[in-house]
Amino acid sequence: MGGLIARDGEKFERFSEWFDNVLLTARIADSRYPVKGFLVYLESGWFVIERVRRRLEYLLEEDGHLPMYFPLVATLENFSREAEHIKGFMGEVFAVGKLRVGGGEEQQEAPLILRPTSETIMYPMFALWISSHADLPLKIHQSCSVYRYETKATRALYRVREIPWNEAHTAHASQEEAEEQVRRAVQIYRRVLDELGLAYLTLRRPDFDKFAGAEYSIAFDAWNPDGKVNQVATVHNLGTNFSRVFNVEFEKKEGGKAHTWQLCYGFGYSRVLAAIIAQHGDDLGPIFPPTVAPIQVVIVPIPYKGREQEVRSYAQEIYSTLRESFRTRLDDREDVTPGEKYYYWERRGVPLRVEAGPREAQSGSVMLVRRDTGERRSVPLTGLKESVENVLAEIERSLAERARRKLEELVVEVETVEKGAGMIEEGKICKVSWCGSESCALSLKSLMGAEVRGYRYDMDERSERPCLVCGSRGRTYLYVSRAY
RNA sequence: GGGGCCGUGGUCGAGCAUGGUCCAAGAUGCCUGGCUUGGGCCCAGGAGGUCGUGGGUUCAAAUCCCACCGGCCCCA
Repeated sequence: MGGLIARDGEKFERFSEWFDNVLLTARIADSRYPVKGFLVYLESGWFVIERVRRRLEYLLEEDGHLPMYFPLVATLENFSREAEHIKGFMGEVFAVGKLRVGGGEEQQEAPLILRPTSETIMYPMFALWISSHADLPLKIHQSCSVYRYETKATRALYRVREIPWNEAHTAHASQEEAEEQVRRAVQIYRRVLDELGLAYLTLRRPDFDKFAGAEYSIAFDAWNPDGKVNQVATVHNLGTNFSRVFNVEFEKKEGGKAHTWQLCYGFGYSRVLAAIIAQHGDDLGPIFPPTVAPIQVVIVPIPYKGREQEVRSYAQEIYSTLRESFRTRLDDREDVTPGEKYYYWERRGVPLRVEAGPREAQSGSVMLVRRDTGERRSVPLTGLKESVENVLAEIERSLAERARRKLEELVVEVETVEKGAGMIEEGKICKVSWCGSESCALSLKSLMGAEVRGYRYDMDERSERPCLVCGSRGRTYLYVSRAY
Protein backbone atom coordinates (compact mmCIF):
# COMPACT_ATOMS: atom_id res chain seq x y z
CA MET A 1 0.00 0.00 0.00
CA GLY A 2 2.18 2.76 -1.28
CA GLY A 3 1.62 6.41 -0.61
CA LEU A 4 -0.23 8.62 -2.94
CA ILE A 5 1.87 10.41 -5.48
CA ALA A 6 0.84 13.98 -6.06
CA ARG A 7 -0.39 14.51 -9.60
CA ASP A 8 -0.95 17.89 -11.11
CA GLY A 9 -1.83 17.15 -14.70
CA GLU A 10 -5.33 18.48 -14.48
CA LYS A 11 -4.13 21.52 -12.62
CA PHE A 12 -1.99 22.47 -15.57
CA GLU A 13 -4.21 21.33 -18.40
CA ARG A 14 -7.55 22.63 -17.25
CA PHE A 15 -6.64 25.22 -14.71
CA SER A 16 -9.93 27.14 -14.66
CA GLU A 17 -12.10 24.13 -13.97
CA TRP A 18 -9.64 22.79 -11.46
CA PHE A 19 -9.42 26.09 -9.62
CA ASP A 20 -13.15 26.71 -9.42
CA ASN A 21 -13.69 23.23 -8.11
CA VAL A 22 -10.99 23.51 -5.52
CA LEU A 23 -12.34 26.80 -4.20
CA LEU A 24 -15.63 25.19 -3.30
CA THR A 25 -14.63 21.73 -2.13
CA ALA A 26 -11.72 23.00 -0.05
CA ARG A 27 -13.97 25.63 1.54
CA ILE A 28 -11.88 28.52 0.29
CA ALA A 29 -14.38 30.78 -1.43
CA ASP A 30 -17.82 30.70 -2.97
CA SER A 31 -18.02 32.65 -6.18
CA ARG A 32 -21.76 32.19 -6.60
CA TYR A 33 -22.58 35.44 -4.90
CA PRO A 34 -24.92 37.20 -7.34
CA VAL A 35 -22.89 40.35 -7.86
CA LYS A 36 -20.20 40.17 -10.49
CA GLY A 37 -16.68 40.28 -9.12
CA PHE A 38 -17.67 39.81 -5.49
CA LEU A 39 -17.25 36.59 -3.59
CA VAL A 40 -17.73 35.01 -0.22
CA TYR A 41 -14.59 33.91 1.57
CA LEU A 42 -15.23 30.62 3.33
CA GLU A 43 -13.60 29.51 6.56
CA SER A 44 -10.46 27.93 5.09
CA GLY A 45 -9.73 30.68 2.62
CA TRP A 46 -10.34 33.38 5.14
CA PHE A 47 -8.20 31.62 7.70
CA VAL A 48 -5.25 31.63 5.34
CA ILE A 49 -5.78 35.29 4.53
CA GLU A 50 -5.92 36.13 8.22
CA ARG A 51 -2.67 34.31 8.88
CA VAL A 52 -0.96 36.08 6.02
CA ARG A 53 -2.39 39.39 7.14
CA ARG A 54 -1.12 39.02 10.69
CA ARG A 55 2.35 38.13 9.53
CA LEU A 56 2.56 41.02 7.10
CA GLU A 57 1.21 43.51 9.60
CA TYR A 58 3.67 42.31 12.20
CA LEU A 59 6.59 42.91 9.87
CA LEU A 60 5.28 46.31 8.78
CA GLU A 61 4.81 47.42 12.35
CA GLU A 62 8.24 46.14 13.24
CA ASP A 63 9.50 48.49 10.55
CA GLY A 64 7.68 51.41 12.13
CA HIS A 65 4.43 51.46 10.19
CA LEU A 66 1.51 52.61 12.30
CA PRO A 67 -1.75 50.72 11.84
CA MET A 68 -4.63 53.03 10.99
CA TYR A 69 -7.97 52.89 9.28
CA PHE A 70 -9.17 55.43 6.75
CA PRO A 71 -12.66 55.90 5.31
CA LEU A 72 -14.00 53.89 2.43
CA VAL A 73 -15.26 56.94 0.53
CA ALA A 74 -13.57 59.94 -1.01
CA THR A 75 -14.85 63.06 -2.64
CA LEU A 76 -14.62 63.06 -6.37
CA GLU A 77 -12.80 66.36 -6.03
CA ASN A 78 -9.96 64.89 -3.98
CA PHE A 79 -9.82 61.80 -6.12
CA SER A 80 -9.37 63.89 -9.24
CA ARG A 81 -6.45 66.01 -8.08
CA GLU A 82 -3.53 64.05 -9.41
CA ALA A 83 -3.79 64.08 -13.19
CA GLU A 84 -2.10 60.76 -13.97
CA HIS A 85 -3.79 59.03 -11.08
CA ILE A 86 -7.26 59.92 -12.22
CA LYS A 87 -6.42 58.99 -15.78
CA GLY A 88 -5.40 55.54 -14.61
CA PHE A 89 -8.33 54.81 -12.35
CA MET A 90 -11.32 56.87 -13.46
CA GLY A 91 -12.69 54.17 -15.72
CA GLU A 92 -13.09 51.78 -12.85
CA VAL A 93 -14.36 53.58 -9.78
CA PHE A 94 -17.63 52.86 -8.06
CA ALA A 95 -19.69 55.96 -7.41
CA VAL A 96 -21.97 56.14 -4.39
CA GLY A 97 -25.12 58.09 -3.83
CA LYS A 98 -28.13 57.87 -1.62
CA LEU A 99 -30.66 55.23 -2.50
CA ARG A 100 -34.09 56.76 -2.65
CA VAL A 101 -36.92 54.64 -1.33
CA GLY A 102 -38.68 53.25 -4.33
CA GLY A 103 -35.49 53.26 -6.35
CA GLY A 104 -33.72 55.91 -8.29
CA GLU A 105 -30.64 57.80 -7.30
CA GLU A 106 -30.59 61.20 -5.73
CA GLN A 107 -28.52 63.82 -7.41
CA GLN A 108 -25.41 64.55 -5.42
CA GLU A 109 -23.90 68.00 -5.32
CA ALA A 110 -20.49 66.54 -4.51
CA PRO A 111 -20.42 62.92 -5.61
CA LEU A 112 -18.55 60.34 -3.61
CA ILE A 113 -16.51 57.40 -4.79
CA LEU A 114 -15.41 54.14 -3.19
CA ARG A 115 -11.65 53.96 -2.79
CA PRO A 116 -9.95 52.07 -5.63
CA THR A 117 -6.79 52.71 -3.56
CA SER A 118 -6.37 55.24 -0.76
CA GLU A 119 -3.81 57.88 -1.77
CA THR A 120 -6.43 60.52 -2.31
CA ILE A 121 -8.10 59.65 0.98
CA MET A 122 -4.99 59.60 3.11
CA TYR A 123 -2.90 62.42 1.76
CA PRO A 124 -5.25 65.27 2.63
CA MET A 125 -4.82 64.04 6.20
CA PHE A 126 -1.07 63.78 5.78
CA ALA A 127 -1.12 67.46 4.91
CA LEU A 128 -2.74 68.19 8.26
CA TRP A 129 -0.39 65.99 10.22
CA ILE A 130 2.92 66.93 8.71
CA SER A 131 4.43 70.32 9.28
CA SER A 132 8.02 69.77 10.29
CA HIS A 133 10.90 67.43 9.50
CA ALA A 134 10.35 66.06 13.00
CA ASP A 135 7.04 64.60 11.80
CA LEU A 136 8.89 62.50 9.26
CA PRO A 137 9.12 59.81 8.26
CA LEU A 138 5.46 59.03 8.54
CA LYS A 139 4.70 55.39 7.82
CA ILE A 140 1.22 53.99 8.08
CA HIS A 141 -0.60 50.91 6.88
CA GLN A 142 -4.08 49.49 6.76
CA SER A 143 -5.67 46.22 5.76
CA CYS A 144 -8.96 46.84 4.03
CA SER A 145 -10.79 46.25 0.81
CA VAL A 146 -10.59 48.50 -2.19
CA TYR A 147 -13.11 48.59 -4.99
CA ARG A 148 -12.41 48.58 -8.68
CA TYR A 149 -15.06 48.24 -11.29
CA GLU A 150 -13.23 45.80 -13.53
CA THR A 151 -14.44 45.97 -17.06
CA LYS A 152 -12.69 42.83 -18.18
CA ALA A 153 -13.90 39.42 -17.12
CA THR A 154 -13.57 38.94 -13.39
CA ARG A 155 -12.10 35.86 -11.84
CA ALA A 156 -12.44 34.51 -8.32
CA LEU A 157 -9.49 35.68 -6.16
CA TYR A 158 -7.46 36.84 -9.16
CA ARG A 159 -9.52 39.63 -10.55
CA VAL A 160 -12.28 40.80 -8.28
CA ARG A 161 -14.07 44.06 -7.76
CA GLU A 162 -13.71 43.98 -4.00
CA ILE A 163 -10.03 43.52 -3.31
CA PRO A 164 -8.83 42.64 0.19
CA TRP A 165 -5.30 43.95 0.61
CA ASN A 166 -2.89 45.81 2.79
CA GLU A 167 -1.76 49.20 1.68
CA ALA A 168 1.11 51.10 3.24
CA HIS A 169 1.88 54.75 2.67
CA THR A 170 5.00 56.59 3.72
CA ALA A 171 6.23 60.18 3.59
CA HIS A 172 9.89 61.12 3.81
CA ALA A 173 12.09 64.18 4.08
CA SER A 174 14.40 63.26 1.26
CA GLN A 175 14.59 61.31 -1.93
CA GLU A 176 17.34 59.10 -0.48
CA GLU A 177 15.22 58.21 2.49
CA ALA A 178 12.35 57.36 0.20
CA GLU A 179 14.60 55.15 -1.88
CA GLU A 180 15.75 53.38 1.24
CA GLN A 181 12.13 52.74 2.16
CA VAL A 182 11.52 51.18 -1.25
CA ARG A 183 14.20 48.63 -0.44
CA ARG A 184 12.73 47.96 2.97
CA ALA A 185 9.23 47.50 1.58
CA VAL A 186 10.51 45.08 -1.03
CA GLN A 187 12.30 43.12 1.68
CA ILE A 188 9.18 42.88 3.81
CA TYR A 189 7.05 41.64 0.94
CA ARG A 190 9.70 39.19 -0.16
CA ARG A 191 9.91 37.82 3.32
CA VAL A 192 6.19 37.15 3.55
CA LEU A 193 6.03 35.59 0.09
CA ASP A 194 9.14 33.49 0.76
CA GLU A 195 7.75 32.20 4.01
CA LEU A 196 4.71 31.00 2.08
CA GLY A 197 6.99 29.13 -0.29
CA LEU A 198 5.81 31.11 -3.30
CA ALA A 199 7.97 31.52 -6.37
CA TYR A 200 7.80 34.86 -8.16
CA LEU A 201 9.76 37.45 -10.08
CA THR A 202 10.59 40.83 -8.60
CA LEU A 203 10.36 43.21 -11.51
CA ARG A 204 10.63 46.87 -12.16
CA ARG A 205 7.73 47.70 -14.42
CA PRO A 206 8.33 49.49 -17.67
CA ASP A 207 7.41 53.18 -17.46
CA PHE A 208 4.32 52.78 -19.56
CA ASP A 209 2.97 50.31 -17.04
CA LYS A 210 3.83 52.01 -13.77
CA PHE A 211 1.21 52.92 -11.16
CA ALA A 212 -0.88 55.92 -12.15
CA GLY A 213 0.93 58.85 -10.58
CA ALA A 214 4.16 57.06 -9.65
CA GLU A 215 7.77 57.73 -10.61
CA TYR A 216 8.34 54.02 -10.91
CA SER A 217 6.81 50.74 -9.77
CA ILE A 218 8.16 47.43 -8.60
CA ALA A 219 5.96 44.39 -8.76
CA PHE A 220 5.95 40.80 -7.64
CA ASP A 221 4.69 38.39 -10.28
CA ALA A 222 3.93 34.87 -9.09
CA TRP A 223 3.78 32.09 -11.66
CA ASN A 224 0.46 30.44 -12.38
CA PRO A 225 -0.29 27.02 -13.91
CA ASP A 226 -2.12 28.53 -16.88
CA GLY A 227 0.85 30.69 -17.83
CA LYS A 228 -0.67 34.00 -16.82
CA VAL A 229 1.46 35.56 -14.12
CA ASN A 230 -0.28 36.76 -11.00
CA GLN A 231 0.77 40.16 -9.64
CA VAL A 232 0.56 39.70 -5.90
CA ALA A 233 2.12 42.93 -4.65
CA THR A 234 3.57 46.22 -5.81
CA VAL A 235 5.77 48.97 -4.42
CA HIS A 236 5.54 52.45 -5.89
CA ASN A 237 7.80 55.42 -5.52
CA LEU A 238 5.52 58.42 -5.91
CA GLY A 239 8.24 61.03 -5.77
CA THR A 240 6.59 64.34 -4.93
CA ASN A 241 3.74 63.89 -7.40
CA PHE A 242 1.09 63.48 -4.75
CA SER A 243 2.59 65.70 -2.04
CA ARG A 244 2.51 68.59 -4.48
CA VAL A 245 -1.17 68.23 -5.33
CA PHE A 246 -2.20 67.50 -1.75
CA ASN A 247 0.11 70.14 -0.27
CA VAL A 248 2.01 67.78 1.97
CA GLU A 249 4.81 70.10 3.01
CA PHE A 250 7.25 70.27 5.87
CA GLU A 251 9.72 72.76 7.27
CA LYS A 252 13.24 71.56 6.65
CA LYS A 253 15.88 71.33 9.34
CA GLU A 254 17.93 73.93 7.54
CA GLY A 255 14.87 76.13 7.02
CA GLY A 256 12.55 76.52 4.08
CA LYS A 257 9.71 74.32 2.96
CA ALA A 258 9.73 71.19 0.85
CA HIS A 259 7.27 68.62 -0.36
CA THR A 260 7.50 65.15 1.11
CA TRP A 261 8.81 62.23 -0.89
CA GLN A 262 6.23 59.52 -0.79
CA LEU A 263 5.71 55.84 -1.36
CA CYS A 264 2.75 53.59 -1.49
CA TYR A 265 2.73 49.83 -1.65
CA GLY A 266 0.10 47.20 -1.66
CA PHE A 267 -0.10 43.51 -0.97
CA GLY A 268 -3.07 41.61 -2.39
CA TYR A 269 -4.39 39.03 0.02
CA SER A 270 -6.76 37.32 -2.37
CA ARG A 271 -4.10 37.02 -5.03
CA VAL A 272 -1.60 35.63 -2.57
CA LEU A 273 -4.22 33.11 -1.52
CA ALA A 274 -4.72 32.24 -5.18
CA ALA A 275 -0.97 31.80 -5.61
CA ILE A 276 -0.78 29.48 -2.60
CA ILE A 277 -3.52 27.29 -4.02
CA ALA A 278 -2.26 27.42 -7.59
CA GLN A 279 1.44 26.86 -6.95
CA HIS A 280 1.32 24.29 -4.16
CA GLY A 281 -1.87 22.41 -4.99
CA ASP A 282 -2.19 19.23 -6.98
CA ASP A 283 -5.05 17.56 -8.84
CA LEU A 284 -6.80 16.64 -5.61
CA GLY A 285 -6.85 20.16 -4.27
CA PRO A 286 -4.80 22.65 -2.33
CA ILE A 287 -1.82 21.80 -0.17
CA PHE A 288 -1.57 24.48 2.45
CA PRO A 289 1.87 25.37 3.75
CA PRO A 290 1.84 24.45 7.46
CA THR A 291 2.31 28.05 8.69
CA VAL A 292 -1.01 29.11 7.24
CA ALA A 293 -2.93 25.82 7.06
CA PRO A 294 -6.30 26.04 8.83
CA ILE A 295 -5.73 22.48 10.00
CA GLN A 296 -2.11 21.38 10.15
CA VAL A 297 -2.58 17.82 11.29
CA VAL A 298 -5.54 15.51 10.98
CA ILE A 299 -5.71 12.31 12.99
CA VAL A 300 -7.50 9.39 11.39
CA PRO A 301 -8.10 6.43 13.67
CA ILE A 302 -8.12 3.05 11.98
CA PRO A 303 -10.53 0.92 13.97
CA TYR A 304 -10.50 -2.84 13.89
CA LYS A 305 -13.23 -5.17 14.92
CA GLY A 306 -13.02 -5.92 18.60
CA ARG A 307 -10.35 -3.31 19.24
CA GLU A 308 -12.34 -0.13 18.61
CA GLN A 309 -12.02 1.08 22.17
CA GLU A 310 -8.28 0.62 22.23
CA VAL A 311 -7.84 2.52 18.97
CA ARG A 312 -10.19 5.26 20.05
CA SER A 313 -8.37 6.02 23.26
CA TYR A 314 -5.01 5.81 21.52
CA ALA A 315 -6.14 8.36 18.93
CA GLN A 316 -7.47 10.51 21.73
CA GLU A 317 -4.09 10.38 23.44
CA ILE A 318 -2.34 11.47 20.25
CA TYR A 319 -4.85 14.24 19.84
CA SER A 320 -4.24 15.68 23.30
CA THR A 321 -0.51 15.56 22.70
CA LEU A 322 -0.63 17.34 19.36
CA ARG A 323 -3.35 19.89 19.93
CA GLU A 324 -1.13 21.81 22.34
CA SER A 325 1.31 22.63 19.58
CA PHE A 326 -0.54 22.31 16.29
CA ARG A 327 -3.88 23.08 14.75
CA THR A 328 -5.07 19.52 15.02
CA ARG A 329 -8.30 17.79 14.10
CA LEU A 330 -9.34 14.33 15.23
CA ASP A 331 -11.66 12.80 12.68
CA ASP A 332 -13.58 10.39 14.86
CA ARG A 333 -16.61 10.03 12.63
CA GLU A 334 -17.73 6.46 12.96
CA ASP A 335 -19.79 6.02 9.86
CA VAL A 336 -17.00 6.99 7.46
CA THR A 337 -14.22 4.65 6.44
CA PRO A 338 -10.59 5.65 6.90
CA GLY A 339 -10.03 5.68 3.16
CA GLU A 340 -12.80 8.19 2.69
CA LYS A 341 -11.38 10.33 5.45
CA TYR A 342 -7.99 10.37 3.78
CA TYR A 343 -9.54 11.59 0.60
CA TYR A 344 -11.70 14.11 2.41
CA TRP A 345 -8.83 15.82 4.17
CA GLU A 346 -6.53 15.67 1.19
CA ARG A 347 -9.07 17.63 -0.79
CA ARG A 348 -9.09 20.20 1.96
CA GLY A 349 -5.36 20.72 1.88
CA VAL A 350 -4.33 19.44 5.32
CA PRO A 351 -0.56 19.03 4.98
CA LEU A 352 -0.07 16.15 7.40
CA ARG A 353 -2.13 13.11 8.34
CA VAL A 354 -1.60 10.94 11.37
CA GLU A 355 -2.89 7.39 11.19
CA ALA A 356 -3.42 5.41 14.33
CA GLY A 357 -4.65 1.83 14.25
CA PRO A 358 -4.20 -1.37 16.24
CA ARG A 359 -0.65 -1.77 14.94
CA GLU A 360 0.32 1.67 16.18
CA ALA A 361 -1.51 1.28 19.48
CA GLN A 362 0.30 -2.00 20.00
CA SER A 363 3.76 -0.68 19.30
CA GLY A 364 3.34 2.82 20.67
CA SER A 365 3.96 4.45 17.33
CA VAL A 366 2.08 6.62 14.86
CA MET A 367 2.07 6.74 11.08
CA LEU A 368 2.75 10.16 9.55
CA VAL A 369 1.64 10.67 5.97
CA ARG A 370 2.67 13.73 3.98
CA ARG A 371 0.02 15.36 1.83
CA ASP A 372 2.53 16.67 -0.71
CA THR A 373 4.47 13.47 -1.45
CA GLY A 374 2.34 10.73 0.05
CA GLU A 375 5.39 9.56 1.95
CA ARG A 376 4.58 7.45 5.03
CA ARG A 377 6.76 7.39 8.07
CA SER A 378 6.29 5.48 11.30
CA VAL A 379 7.51 7.36 14.36
CA PRO A 380 7.37 6.58 18.07
CA LEU A 381 4.74 8.24 20.25
CA THR A 382 7.47 9.54 22.49
CA GLY A 383 8.86 12.64 20.86
CA LEU A 384 5.84 12.86 18.56
CA LYS A 385 5.68 16.64 18.79
CA GLU A 386 9.22 16.97 17.53
CA SER A 387 8.62 14.46 14.76
CA VAL A 388 5.54 16.32 13.58
CA GLU A 389 7.36 19.61 13.84
CA ASN A 390 10.12 18.25 11.65
CA VAL A 391 7.86 16.78 9.05
CA LEU A 392 5.85 20.01 8.81
CA ALA A 393 9.08 21.91 8.31
CA GLU A 394 10.12 19.46 5.61
CA ILE A 395 6.79 19.89 3.85
CA GLU A 396 7.21 23.63 3.93
CA ARG A 397 10.69 23.43 2.47
CA SER A 398 9.73 20.98 -0.18
CA LEU A 399 6.67 22.95 -1.30
CA ALA A 400 8.86 26.02 -1.66
CA GLU A 401 11.48 24.07 -3.55
CA ARG A 402 8.93 22.58 -5.90
CA ALA A 403 7.43 26.00 -6.63
CA ARG A 404 10.87 27.48 -7.23
CA ARG A 405 11.85 24.72 -9.65
CA LYS A 406 8.63 25.21 -11.56
CA LEU A 407 9.35 28.89 -11.99
CA GLU A 408 12.81 28.08 -13.29
CA GLU A 409 11.23 25.71 -15.76
CA LEU A 410 8.71 28.32 -16.89
CA VAL A 411 11.18 31.11 -17.54
CA VAL A 412 12.83 30.65 -20.93
CA GLU A 413 15.24 32.87 -22.74
CA VAL A 414 14.30 33.31 -26.38
CA GLU A 415 16.49 34.43 -29.27
CA THR A 416 13.76 35.76 -31.54
CA VAL A 417 10.40 37.35 -30.99
CA GLU A 418 8.76 34.66 -33.15
CA LYS A 419 10.11 32.00 -30.84
CA GLY A 420 8.94 34.08 -27.94
CA ALA A 421 5.42 34.26 -29.32
CA GLY A 422 5.46 30.47 -29.57
CA MET A 423 6.65 30.10 -26.01
CA ILE A 424 3.94 32.46 -24.81
CA GLU A 425 1.43 30.16 -26.49
CA GLU A 426 2.82 27.34 -24.40
CA GLY A 427 2.33 29.35 -21.24
CA LYS A 428 5.96 30.25 -20.64
CA ILE A 429 7.48 33.42 -19.25
CA CYS A 430 9.94 34.78 -21.80
CA LYS A 431 13.22 36.45 -21.07
CA VAL A 432 14.03 38.83 -23.89
CA SER A 433 17.22 40.78 -24.49
CA TRP A 434 16.40 44.48 -24.58
CA CYS A 435 18.19 47.72 -25.41
CA GLY A 436 16.32 49.77 -22.83
CA SER A 437 14.18 51.86 -25.13
CA GLU A 438 10.52 52.27 -24.44
CA SER A 439 9.50 51.88 -28.06
CA CYS A 440 11.14 48.45 -28.27
CA ALA A 441 9.40 47.36 -25.08
CA LEU A 442 6.10 48.60 -26.41
CA SER A 443 6.41 46.77 -29.69
CA LEU A 444 7.26 43.54 -27.91
CA LYS A 445 3.77 43.57 -26.55
CA SER A 446 2.16 43.24 -29.95
CA LEU A 447 4.94 41.15 -31.48
CA MET A 448 4.67 38.48 -28.84
CA GLY A 449 1.04 38.79 -27.88
CA ALA A 450 1.77 39.21 -24.20
CA GLU A 451 2.45 41.74 -21.49
CA VAL A 452 5.83 43.27 -20.89
CA ARG A 453 6.25 42.77 -17.17
CA GLY A 454 9.56 44.59 -16.72
CA TYR A 455 13.14 43.82 -15.79
CA ARG A 456 14.69 42.35 -12.67
CA TYR A 457 14.78 44.54 -9.63
CA ASP A 458 16.40 42.05 -7.28
CA MET A 459 19.48 41.61 -9.44
CA ASP A 460 21.39 43.43 -12.11
CA GLU A 461 20.88 41.29 -15.17
CA ARG A 462 23.20 42.15 -18.03
CA SER A 463 22.32 41.00 -21.50
CA GLU A 464 25.03 39.69 -23.82
CA ARG A 465 22.78 39.65 -26.85
CA PRO A 466 21.44 42.35 -29.12
CA CYS A 467 17.97 43.74 -28.49
CA LEU A 468 15.45 41.37 -30.03
CA VAL A 469 13.44 44.21 -31.48
CA CYS A 470 15.90 46.76 -32.89
CA GLY A 471 19.13 44.74 -32.93
CA SER A 472 21.20 47.30 -31.10
CA ARG A 473 23.23 46.49 -28.03
CA GLY A 474 21.19 44.76 -25.35
CA ARG A 475 21.33 46.18 -21.86
CA THR A 476 19.19 43.84 -19.80
CA TYR A 477 16.36 41.34 -20.08
CA LEU A 478 12.67 42.06 -20.20
CA TYR A 479 10.26 39.48 -18.87
CA VAL A 480 7.25 38.97 -21.08
CA SER A 481 4.22 36.85 -20.31
CA ARG A 482 0.51 36.75 -20.15
CA ALA A 483 -0.92 38.17 -17.00
CA TYR A 484 -3.99 38.48 -14.84
C1' G B 1 -13.26 48.98 -26.79
C1' G B 2 -14.71 44.94 -30.81
C1' G B 3 -16.33 39.81 -31.78
C1' G B 4 -18.08 35.08 -30.18
C1' C B 5 -19.85 31.12 -26.80
C1' C B 6 -22.60 29.69 -22.55
C1' G B 7 -26.38 29.66 -18.09
C1' U B 8 -30.64 22.92 -16.56
C1' G B 9 -31.12 20.07 -8.34
C1' G B 10 -25.03 21.68 -4.05
C1' U B 11 -21.41 20.45 -8.27
C1' C B 12 -20.70 18.54 -13.28
C1' G B 13 -23.87 17.65 -17.14
C1' A B 14 -27.75 15.08 -21.28
C1' G B 15 -31.87 17.26 -23.62
C1' C B 16 -32.33 22.58 -27.31
C1' A B 17 -30.93 21.68 -34.41
C1' U B 18 -36.65 19.65 -36.25
C1' G B 19 -41.32 23.36 -29.63
C1' G B 20 -45.54 18.60 -27.62
C1' U B 21 -43.09 11.67 -26.03
C1' C B 22 -39.38 16.33 -20.24
C1' C B 23 -44.33 17.08 -13.57
C1' A B 24 -36.21 16.94 -17.18
C1' A B 25 -31.42 11.52 -18.11
C1' G B 26 -26.99 10.44 -15.82
C1' A B 27 -22.76 11.18 -12.61
C1' U B 28 -21.04 13.12 -8.23
C1' G B 29 -22.13 15.35 -3.64
C1' C B 30 -25.76 15.34 0.56
C1' C B 31 -29.24 12.44 4.13
C1' U B 32 -31.08 7.16 6.17
C1' G B 33 -30.12 2.07 6.91
C1' G B 34 -27.02 -2.23 5.99
C1' C B 35 -22.23 -4.24 4.83
C1' U B 36 -17.33 -2.84 5.38
C1' U B 37 -13.15 -0.35 7.98
C1' G B 38 -4.82 0.13 6.70
C1' G B 39 -7.55 4.50 0.19
C1' G B 40 -12.80 7.34 -0.93
C1' C B 41 -15.88 0.09 -1.96
C1' C B 42 -20.62 -2.41 -2.28
C1' C B 43 -26.21 -2.88 -1.51
C1' A B 44 -31.03 -0.55 -0.47
C1' G B 45 -33.86 3.82 0.22
C1' G B 46 -34.39 9.34 0.29
C1' A B 47 -34.28 14.75 -0.08
C1' G B 48 -33.15 18.34 -3.71
C1' G B 49 -34.98 21.67 -10.03
C1' U B 50 -41.01 27.80 -11.16
C1' C B 51 -34.47 24.70 -16.72
C1' G B 52 -30.36 32.56 -14.61
C1' U B 53 -34.33 36.81 -14.41
C1' G B 54 -38.17 39.49 -16.91
C1' G B 55 -40.97 40.04 -21.22
C1' G B 56 -42.64 38.13 -26.09
C1' U B 57 -44.17 34.32 -30.06
C1' U B 58 -47.38 29.84 -29.75
C1' C B 59 -52.95 25.72 -28.56
C1' A B 60 -48.05 24.30 -26.35
C1' A B 61 -41.31 26.85 -24.52
C1' A B 62 -35.58 24.05 -21.03
C1' U B 63 -36.01 24.30 -26.55
C1' C B 64 -37.69 30.11 -30.79
C1' C B 65 -37.22 35.94 -30.23
C1' C B 66 -35.84 40.44 -27.15
C1' A B 67 -33.78 42.76 -22.83
C1' C B 68 -31.23 42.42 -18.40
C1' C B 69 -28.08 39.68 -14.91
C1' G B 70 -24.16 36.18 -14.42
C1' G B 71 -20.02 33.03 -16.36
C1' C B 72 -16.24 32.05 -20.19
C1' C B 73 -13.18 32.66 -24.68
C1' C B 74 -10.74 35.38 -28.64
C1' C B 75 -8.95 40.02 -30.65
C1' A B 76 -7.36 45.34 -29.69
